[in-house]
Amino acid sequence: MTFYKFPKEENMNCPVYLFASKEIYDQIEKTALNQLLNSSTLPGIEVVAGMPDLHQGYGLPIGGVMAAARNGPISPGAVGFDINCGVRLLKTGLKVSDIKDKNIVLRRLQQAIPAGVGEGSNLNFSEQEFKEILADGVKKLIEAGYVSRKAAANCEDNGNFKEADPDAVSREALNRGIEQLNTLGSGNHFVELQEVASVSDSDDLEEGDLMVMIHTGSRGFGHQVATDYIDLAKKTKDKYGLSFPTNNLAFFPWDSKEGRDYLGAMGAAANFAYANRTFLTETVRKVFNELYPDSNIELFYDHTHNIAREEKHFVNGKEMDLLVHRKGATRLEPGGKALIPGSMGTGSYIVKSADSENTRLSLNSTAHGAGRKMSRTQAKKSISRQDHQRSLGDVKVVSAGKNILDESPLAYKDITEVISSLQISDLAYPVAQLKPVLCIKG
DNA sequence: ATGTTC
Repeated sequence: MTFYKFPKEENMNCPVYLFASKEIYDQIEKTALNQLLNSSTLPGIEVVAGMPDLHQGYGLPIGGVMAAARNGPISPGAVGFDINCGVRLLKTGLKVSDIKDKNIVLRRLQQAIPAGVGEGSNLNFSEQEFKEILADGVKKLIEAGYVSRKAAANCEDNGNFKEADPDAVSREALNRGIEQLNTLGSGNHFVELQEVASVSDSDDLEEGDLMVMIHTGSRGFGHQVATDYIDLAKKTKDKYGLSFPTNNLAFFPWDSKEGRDYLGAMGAAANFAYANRTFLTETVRKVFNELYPDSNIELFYDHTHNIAREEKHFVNGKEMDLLVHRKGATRLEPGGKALIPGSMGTGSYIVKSADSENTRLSLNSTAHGAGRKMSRTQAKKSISRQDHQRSLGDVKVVSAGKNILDESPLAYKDITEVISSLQISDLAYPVAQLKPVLCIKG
């Protein structure tokens, strides 16, 4: 078994664990590791862990888990800008062999899904209704008749983050968000058709099944919430007599008014993202129903990888109430399953949790994807269009963005090495592998 | 990630 432990030193509040193979560890930038170690110096932090897809982020690295004791820090920067960025997998009721013309599916999906930076929605909501969606997420979509009751099942939090408080959200965030439900966004966000390539231990999936994976989050809405509260945290620093190791890890006391407000606004963004992925599912359903009347779109699973939430865990034998920040890390309870998307053109995985000392040390967390190997700037500079095309193989990709070299598979770590890292560090193991068929990038 | 240097 391989994992790395960085013992608690005097400026740290806890040891830091990094769950990675040596091959993966050697690819992790020093800056990302330093960010992870740095997060353990915040007062009141009890647990810090890194996943094998660790890379540099804002404050807390992507792939980072940071948990605070009661009235310890709640840090908007540690959750990040894309609150409740997450991934969902849909069953289609079809086999890949049922798809006669991939280009038609690709074109119809591309027409139906608003994608790209600043792209607006084709749906309209009154402000009252939008705020109800922020308060109750998918529950509201069901009550309003937009989706069936089944939309909440297999969705983390049942698509309804309980602590959401739309009144803690700024006017600016409301204005940006109200036009962005049912949109994909940009960057690493995608809708991908996938084939179940192999199944070892996953009920109700068979080789050859056609699946749809959706990766997106809370768009400009979550971004604005994050911006607002990072600014507020810098301003309220003196009020609570705090000092930050870096401004990017600015935080509130969890039990302060501002801390509770952030959790409420973050929850509203979480519900926005659950609703966004749910609406996109309906858009995908519509396209499939038109092209393939026999199709039957069902939610297989949906979960977030950017969020903070209250959880109970044992730390050094003592049960504690913790505020667990996960950025680019997925909660995975023993016995549960998680989706781990690769980069475009490579495979994705469904993993099952191990039940081990390390799953406990990680606070039941797992990787969220392949993780970048290089920065976006570096990718655009060093990856040639030719090498990028070659790396895609025969996967059809269309993109809203002009230059997607920063999203090339070549810019990401090898997903198979990330998965094997999870295995050898005893966090999780793969139960199914999914291969891309075609991909709509944001 | 992001009305991508508000």
